[in-house]
Parts: sequence; C-alpha cells; structure tokens
Amino acid sequence: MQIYEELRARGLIAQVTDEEEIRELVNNGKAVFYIGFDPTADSLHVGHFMALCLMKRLQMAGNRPIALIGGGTGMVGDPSGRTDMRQMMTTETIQHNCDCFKKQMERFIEFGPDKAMMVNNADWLMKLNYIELLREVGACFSVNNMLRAECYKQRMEKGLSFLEFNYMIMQSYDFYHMFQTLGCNMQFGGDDQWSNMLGGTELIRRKLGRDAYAMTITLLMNSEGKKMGKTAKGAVWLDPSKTTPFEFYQYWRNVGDADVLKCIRMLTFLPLEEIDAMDKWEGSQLNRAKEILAYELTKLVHGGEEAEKAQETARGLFAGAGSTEHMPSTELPAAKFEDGKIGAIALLVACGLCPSNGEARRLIQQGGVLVNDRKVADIAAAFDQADFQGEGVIIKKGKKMFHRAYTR
RNA sequence: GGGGGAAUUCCAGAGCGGUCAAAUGGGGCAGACUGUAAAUCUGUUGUCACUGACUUCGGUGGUUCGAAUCCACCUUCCCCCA
Repeated sequence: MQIYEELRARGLIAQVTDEEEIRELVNNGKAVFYIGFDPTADSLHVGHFMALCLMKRLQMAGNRPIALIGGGTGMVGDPSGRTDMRQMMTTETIQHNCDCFKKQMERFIEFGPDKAMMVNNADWLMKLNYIELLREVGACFSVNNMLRAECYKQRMEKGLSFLEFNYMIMQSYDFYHMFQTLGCNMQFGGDDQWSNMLGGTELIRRKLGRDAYAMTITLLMNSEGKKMGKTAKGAVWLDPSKTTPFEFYQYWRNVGDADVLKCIRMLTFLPLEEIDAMDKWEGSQLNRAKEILAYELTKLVHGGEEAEKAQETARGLFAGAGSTEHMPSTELPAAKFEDGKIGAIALLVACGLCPSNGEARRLIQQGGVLVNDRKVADIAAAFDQADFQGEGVIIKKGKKMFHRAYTR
C-alpha cells in the first residue's frame, strides 16, 4: 500500500484540491510540502502532533517537509474557528514561542540538508511593504469571495477586525513565496485551514499560472463532535512540564469507546492490519485497545521509557499491583506541618488537588478522598508527619486522580 | 459621521432599590451504577477563621439608610443608517 492510500485508510485525509495529482506526487516522493504552525503558546499540543506525524509519514515516503513557524502570521492572528479576536501577542512572546516549537519539533522530524526544513515566515512577511503588497497580491483577492469563506462567515456575527481579515492573505503569500523560493508545491493543514490554503493555491495560479496543491487533515473529533486534545484545564501539551507523561497517558487511556479505534488509526504508526484486527474488539475488551493507544502515543511523544513508566504506574493504581513511584507527587515542606501533623484540607490544597479550602472541604464531605486506601470521613482529620517519610502517602481524589505526598 | 443597544460568576443567560453569592441551562467536581467507557440518577459548584464574615455583576464617581438594579462620565463590543 502506498502512502496516499495509507493516509486514506487511516482516515487522515479530509479535503484535497486535486486527488490524482496529489496521489501521484506523494506516492512518488515528489512533494515538497509545508505545514504552518502559529506560535500561540510556548508548547505544541496534540493538534500539532497530528500534523507532525503526517510530516513524518510523508517524509518516510520520500517527500520533503517544510515546517513553517508562523513568526509573522502570529503577529496577525488566525480568525479561523474562533468566535472572538485573539489576544494580540508581543513580539517577544512570539519569538519565545517560536524557539520552544523548534525544540519540540526536532524530536519528531529530522531536519537537515536534503531532509526536512524549518523556516519562519517572519523572515519575509516582516519586510513587506504595504502598498507594494496591496498591488502585488491584494489585487488577486476578491473580498466578496473571502467573505464567503467559512472561517470569516462565523465571525461576521461577532465582528472581525481588518487585521485578522488579512490573515488569509498572509498565509497565501507564504505559500506563494515558498513555491518560488523553495519549490514548495503542496500545503497541508488542519481542516479548519481549508479556505486559507485555497487562497494560496489560487494566488499561485493567478500570479504564476502554475498549479500548487493543498490537502487538509481530518480534525480529531470525539464522538460528541468536540475537538479532542482539550481538557477542562486546557490543551493536552507535548511539553512534559505542562502535561506530565502520566497525565498524557491517562488522557488517552480514558477516551470513549467510540473513539479508540479512530485514534489508533489516525495517530499511531501501528500497521493497519493490526488495527483492523482490533476493530472486532468490543465491550471491556476495548480497554486493551485504550492501553495500546495510550502507550503508543506516550512512546511517540515522550519516549519508550516514559511510556513504560506511565503504563506501569497506571496499572499499579487501577489494577492494584505495581509501582507507585511515577505518579504525580508533591514534596511537603516541614512548614506545612503543625505539631507534627497536617490537616486533610491543607494536604489536598498543598498537593494542588484542590484549588481552595472550600473545594477540599466539599470533596471530603462528599466522600471523594482516600488516603492510603482509607476514606477520609472527617474534614478535621489530620495525618502524622512521620507517615510521609520515605514512600509517603497515596492520596486518591475521586476515581482517577492519584497523588503521592512525601517529606524528606 | 448620525442613531440605537449591550457589558452579570468558567460559558450561555435571567435578574421589581432591600428577601442576591445572584434563577435556569451547559460545563466542572464528587457519589451511585460500571470496564479507568458511554448513558442515567443524586449531590455540589465565589473566598475565608464556613450556623458567621468578606469580596464579586465592564471602569470611575454620584444619589440613597441600602445599588447588579437609579444618575453622570469613561472604556469595550454589537446593530442600523452614511
């Protein structure tokens, strides 16, 4: 099976401009393609991860990836999929984020001569002259058409600033620029980028009379139609200091039944035959599939060792046996103890399991806290400092949150 | 440029000058049931020294014994006309 067919089979392809041409290009390793990453945070998240995997897959098939960091477009802000305007970022923040992205990407993609390239569109966008740009490319865009684009339509109700309206032009210009300077003939991106991407192919056609191609990746949605990779606390990050490997593992371990196979297919590098076999699994057997999903992804993002640890820890906690040493933990300073004791409420707050005393109190009253497997029944309960020595104590909040607290 | 409207807690969205820490829904958290799933049901959801106190309703002042509610100005956003 060739790469294009594999992408299809994995359900990764959402829309394409010209299926025949694209298949031809990628299957023969002739594509020089780019994917853009706007530096909106100081770490990549799961959404970016899909794009990185796609790059890797295509690179393995002989194509040349270009990772475009949006140091310039980040100054404008993409209105796609947003109901309100993005917070404007300072130049320093953008630069910092770009640096962080670069570091993380290097873990996944091989950069170097004849390998993948990394470029920053600030290098050319920042130098643009307004009038020149208007005359050069502005004339090629129809406002009527742009307003019909889905990404702007949504914003017509809430208001769209001229700044953001220009995002599509900037992105199109990127493609146009790289088509000429780097021989980039294809663009990939999230499905929400479709209209921006078409802007680029259209611009190239108008200015140069040449064909360029675009393809979008299916957005990873769960069965309820919500974007995956988000939790109540925010995105699931790839940076281990923002989302620990254990938390990362648990996120995938807990996906809904209806979504496991889809995730395995789209995100892992397991052979399709193996995945097809799992398709027949049902009921509680799917738990096995979830473990595989969680393990594979943790391995890809954090490495085999971390994946092992996370899996071992999870099994230990939920199945009763195994080690507890890799679960999230907190070292309690001696100052937290009074007369050699710490109250249950103070303990929960100190470990970050509850943001306020009120919530900790409620949690205990509702029977949601276990310390060393014993339910904490009284909000006035206190624990001896001596118990925290060495291994410390295991605090269980609700059904799934485990935390270890210890002292030196 | 002219006219009109809006800003409430995580989100959406109620809210007669006192009975408002503020309806309702969503989300979150916890309990029951389970498979670390989904669905369902129950409780809970500003902070703290929690039978009490304190800080919240875009901002700043004002009226009043008392303001989320009334007035003035400011800020931001939306709509209509140009």
